[in-house]
Amino acid sequence: MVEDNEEVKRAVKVYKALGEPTRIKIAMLLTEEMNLCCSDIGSKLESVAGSTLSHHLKQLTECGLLTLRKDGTYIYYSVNKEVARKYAPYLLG
Amino acid sequence: MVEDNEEVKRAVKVYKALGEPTRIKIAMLLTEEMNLCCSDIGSKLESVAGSTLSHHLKQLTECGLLTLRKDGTYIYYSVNKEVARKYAPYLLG
DNA sequence: CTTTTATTTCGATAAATTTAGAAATATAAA
DNA sequence: TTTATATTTCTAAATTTATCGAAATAAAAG
Repeated sequence: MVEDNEEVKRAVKVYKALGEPTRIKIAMLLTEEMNLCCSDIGSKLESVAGSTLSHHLKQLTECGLLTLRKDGTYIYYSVNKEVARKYAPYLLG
Repeated sequence: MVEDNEEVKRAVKVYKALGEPTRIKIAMLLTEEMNLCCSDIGSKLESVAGSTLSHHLKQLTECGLLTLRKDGTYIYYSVNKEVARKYAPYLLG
C-alpha cells in the first residue's frame, strides 16, 4: 500500500504548480533570468491580470520553486535551483 | 514574450499528470515494479473506483509517462523511463 | 501629506478536474 | 454458449482551480 506521506505531498505541490501553462512559463523565465519582479514577469507574458499573476507566484513560491527578495515596493523572484534540480531539472535546460 | 509552444504544452501535460496524489503514487509504484495491471495497481492504493483508476492511467499514458502492453483481458503498465528521466528523474529515485 | 506605483486580498464567476456508479466492451474460462 | 473478469465509457455530482476587477496595503516619490 503506497502512503500519502509528506514527501509525496511535497512533490505533488511542485508538480501541480508546474502543471499550468502560465506558471511553467514563469518558472522557465526565471531560470533564464533571475531577480525579476512581478511586473517584469507580467510584461513578458501575454495579458495576465496582476491579481492572477500574484496568485500564480504565490503557488510557485509556496511549493519552494521560487524564492523572493523584497526591496521597497518591489519583490524580486528567482528560481530555487536546488528544488528545480530535484523535481524538474528539465527547467534548468 | 514567452510562447505557449508544443514543448511547453508537453511539459505541462506531464506535470499536470504528476500533480495529483493518486497519479504520482501510481507513477512511483511503477518505477519500483514494472508491468503491473490496472487491478494490481488498484490493490496497492486505498479505495479507488475502477473507473477513476482508468481515468488516471489514461492521463499518465497520454502524457507519455506510462507505456502499456495488452495481454488478453489485462493491460500491463510500465514507466517510460526516458520521459521520467527528462521531466521528473525524482521519480526514478 | 498626497499621489503614484507595486503587489495582495477579496468576492464572484466560469471552467476544469476528480470521483464514482452503471452500463458497455472485450477477452478468457467453464 | 454462458459466465466471470478486466477495463473503459458515459453521465452526473462535488470540488478545485483560474481568472478578473475592485478594494486594500505598503512603500516611494513629489
